[in-house]
Amino acid sequence: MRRMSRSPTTPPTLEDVARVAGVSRATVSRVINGTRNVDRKIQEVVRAAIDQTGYAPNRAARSLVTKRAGTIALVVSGAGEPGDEDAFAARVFSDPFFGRVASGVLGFLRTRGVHPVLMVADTEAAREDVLSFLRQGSADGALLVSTHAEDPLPARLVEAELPAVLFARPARPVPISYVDLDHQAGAKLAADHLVGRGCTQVATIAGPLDVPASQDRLTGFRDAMARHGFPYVPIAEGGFTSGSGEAAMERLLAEHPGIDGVFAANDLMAQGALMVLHKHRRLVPEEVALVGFDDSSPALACRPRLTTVRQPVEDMAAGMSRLLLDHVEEPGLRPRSVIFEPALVVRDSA
Amino acid sequence: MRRMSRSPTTPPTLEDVARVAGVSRATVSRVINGTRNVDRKIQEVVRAAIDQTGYAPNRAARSLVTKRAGTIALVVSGAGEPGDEDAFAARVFSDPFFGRVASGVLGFLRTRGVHPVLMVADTEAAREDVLSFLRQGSADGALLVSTHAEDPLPARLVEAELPAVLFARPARPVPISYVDLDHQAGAKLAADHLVGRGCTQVATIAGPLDVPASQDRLTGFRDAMARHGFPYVPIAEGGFTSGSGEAAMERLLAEHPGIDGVFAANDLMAQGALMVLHKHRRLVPEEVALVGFDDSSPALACRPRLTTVRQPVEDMAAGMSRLLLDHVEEPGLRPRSVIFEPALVVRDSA
DNA sequence: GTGAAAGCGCTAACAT
DNA sequence: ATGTTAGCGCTTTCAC
Repeated sequence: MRRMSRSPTTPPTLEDVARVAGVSRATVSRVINGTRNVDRKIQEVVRAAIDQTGYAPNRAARSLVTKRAGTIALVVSGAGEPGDEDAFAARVFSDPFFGRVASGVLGFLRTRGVHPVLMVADTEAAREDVLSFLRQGSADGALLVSTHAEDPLPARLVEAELPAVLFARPARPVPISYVDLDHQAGAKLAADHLVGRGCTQVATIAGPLDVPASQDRLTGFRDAMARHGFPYVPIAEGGFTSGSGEAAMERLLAEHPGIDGVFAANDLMAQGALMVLHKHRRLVPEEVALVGFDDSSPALACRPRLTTVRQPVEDMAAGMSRLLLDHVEEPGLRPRSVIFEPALVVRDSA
Repeated sequence: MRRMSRSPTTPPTLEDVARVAGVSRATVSRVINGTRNVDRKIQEVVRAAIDQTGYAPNRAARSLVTKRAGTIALVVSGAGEPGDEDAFAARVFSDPFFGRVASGVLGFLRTRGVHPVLMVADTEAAREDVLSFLRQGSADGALLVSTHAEDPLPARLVEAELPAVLFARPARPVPISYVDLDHQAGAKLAADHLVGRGCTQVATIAGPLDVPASQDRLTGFRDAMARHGFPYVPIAEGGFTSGSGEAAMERLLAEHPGIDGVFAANDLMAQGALMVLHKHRRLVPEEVALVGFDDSSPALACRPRLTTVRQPVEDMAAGMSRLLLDHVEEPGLRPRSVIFEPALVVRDSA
């Protein structure tokens, strides 16, 4: 009987391939997984049979026995605004920073045949979903990019003994692996540059102060300025968005009209600040020098292009992924952290 | 013997729950899946047992029998630049447009307990990976956002009879479902608005002309302008990036210094155009009116804020997801298309 | 309404 | 070097 290539047929299984090749299932399994030695001749026969049948191993069946899903969860967690369930996702996915994280994660994972499942944990229900997704074995571990300090997810992950790695040091101490940047060093780079070009009235637009990264950038900046002989640095707090950067810059200008240098804790806020500066007819960098943080796409889209502190987000994301796969392979592994170094990228705004 | 709650233990299975509850596996399965009638009393006992054991159903085992993965692939396909494997991912993930797609997809999928696996198909190997991921049953179908015209993936998906839905009409006809926007209507909105405010020398910055959406926006714009009595519309082609928008605006200004209105085929290019206009000291909207397309985040971040044609990307992404789940549930379903309507959002740039 | 039992497709001992 | 076989944890007839 001729087998039609048109479908309603069930897909071929190992059994089918074995029959066609005239060997046992085990042998076929071996050539597919490259485990053990299999005779050259036989390997060829099996491969031919695989091509002929169009066989593709069933993942569920494989996972069932190997206890590996071959996927990990890429979780963005934060506080969803009650009422508008999707606002959080919308905001985070439109942030170029997250795009870089995703890109770095994918770039590394694709070399290991692992795939990321995108999840948003902005409500208690969503957090439960993440946890159960992992407990079900749907993913072998979680990569967590947390956007707010009180996030309970890291602790829950640890408690459930699920492999997980964070993008940044958690706000409250939790025995969990993470990658991070030396934010203080980055802020120092900005301070040195601003002072180096002669600024004497320098202010800063800080990120949300409940986030450790914001804290560190602020502390690092203040310390460095103090060492340069400037004990007082005016600050305005923003929320890492362009709009909040605008508002912060307005406040700064109103209270300290003589400002000649600004360090914004990320590029998005710097972008906002730039527009306000322009509106007030302050020439950048001639009258006010501006340094951003991150070196994300807005830094290049701005005019003048932003001088900024580069955060190697893609590398960090790749490192985070590698760390996670280590934890997946070796469940006992102790928490580990990897800190990356920032670099100053001098462009036109300072 | 006391069972320690500390782990190296294997996770509880249906069997364990059944034993604790004093019923059969089948019954536990029934209360979990809400299938069939199960006695009230027994339901309670079972639920208690589930809580007590901390049971979570194993997805691989379930998938093996239901033949459903409970995940779908969200694939971004395009041409990767040879040499820099990750550049494509970096570019697409930093595009706010993609963020909106992801957000819309997630928003819908979370209501159905389905999770998206993020994939990039920028090389032949990556395309094969997508195909085999689906054939393996790792995902039940694919959502495809294609960024270039010659993408072979849609046809391959159809050929393999894998459930798939595209974000936009494919460049060459393929019997596949998709959602799309009425781009021509959107372009007409822009033309009408520009003419309505008195512009008489209007040009357009088009998207890459091998992409159907770009073609449609251009055609729609020209047609509408022609109907308003303007048979000739200067055009400059861009690549949907801010930088390409700048370059296009420069060319337009050089060749047609008298321009008083511009329609950019997306907001990113409009943003670039705005900076060039500003550099050339052309007041927007007083001297040159500018209309963008998409209504994505740059539209609000610009100064002046962009008047633009809104594309309901999140709704479209949700619609695409719904369509896919339909196809997954009913394999025989014929290809279907859903076209969304654009709307003009008037802000400050025109 | 509930239980018993037969697989789903695969890998990994264990035999040979 | 290859084959045999016993499950992995679940859903789903089929009896009762």
